[in-house]
Amino acid sequence: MIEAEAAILFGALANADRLKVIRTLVEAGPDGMNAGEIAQRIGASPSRASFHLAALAEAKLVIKERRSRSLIYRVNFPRVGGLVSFLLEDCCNGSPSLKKCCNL
Amino acid sequence: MIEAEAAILFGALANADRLKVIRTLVEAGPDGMNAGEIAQRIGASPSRASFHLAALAEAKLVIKERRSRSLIYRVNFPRVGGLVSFLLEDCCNGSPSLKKCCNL
DNA sequence: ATAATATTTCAAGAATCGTTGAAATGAAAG
DNA sequence: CTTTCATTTCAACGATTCTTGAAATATTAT
Repeated sequence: MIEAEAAILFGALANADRLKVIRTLVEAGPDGMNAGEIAQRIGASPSRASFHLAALAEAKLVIKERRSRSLIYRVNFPRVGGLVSFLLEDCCNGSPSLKKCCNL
Repeated sequence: MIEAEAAILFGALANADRLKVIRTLVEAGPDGMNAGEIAQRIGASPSRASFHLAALAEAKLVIKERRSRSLIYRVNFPRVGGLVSFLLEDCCNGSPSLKKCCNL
């Protein structure tokens, strides 16, 4: 991943509501969760949740799929993992000092 | 680390120039590098580099110290590591799926 | 076709961020 | 104490992001 792309992904994570969405979707597991329930869980209005979900989907950090009337969202683990790898390996050169700091 | 703080740190990384700074400082190692040389390495004007360095220092992702006329900067590995841990453990619940995606 | 449900889109305004070049600050040398 | 060097600060502007509530869209059921 190149810096410009990583910067966009970090920007997508630079919001507490969106981090709550990620956490909520990780807990929801592979079945995902629909937009309305996500909004309730993170304590946001439908339109605010939709705005944040769109930002995460645009960054491909979550995947969106329609199931009947609902739109369900799931975490895109390879994408999140790619960002972690960028930070650890590309940006920080695989630094052992850094890895020790996150117990890796 | 709480979500609000992590969001601020992700925001500090949400810029290609600032990611270049981090990479440059990791390569520079424990001795750090002064502001002028950082500016040259990342191809930014002194004032732009100063702006980005201030953002990183404000987030405590880098540490600033005066050495004679120069201000030298170093990466704050525990802080960067804390953010990686937040993402892997707190936000993503230590998900094994995610860890596989970044070869951990 | 009409109604009900789930979600997104839109407009408007506030807030924050990024860039530029000029001026100001801090530290050291002559 | 004046000059020089290194860096930051500032003002101004444009660009982007966030929030709110109302309106629009898509899907399903009657």
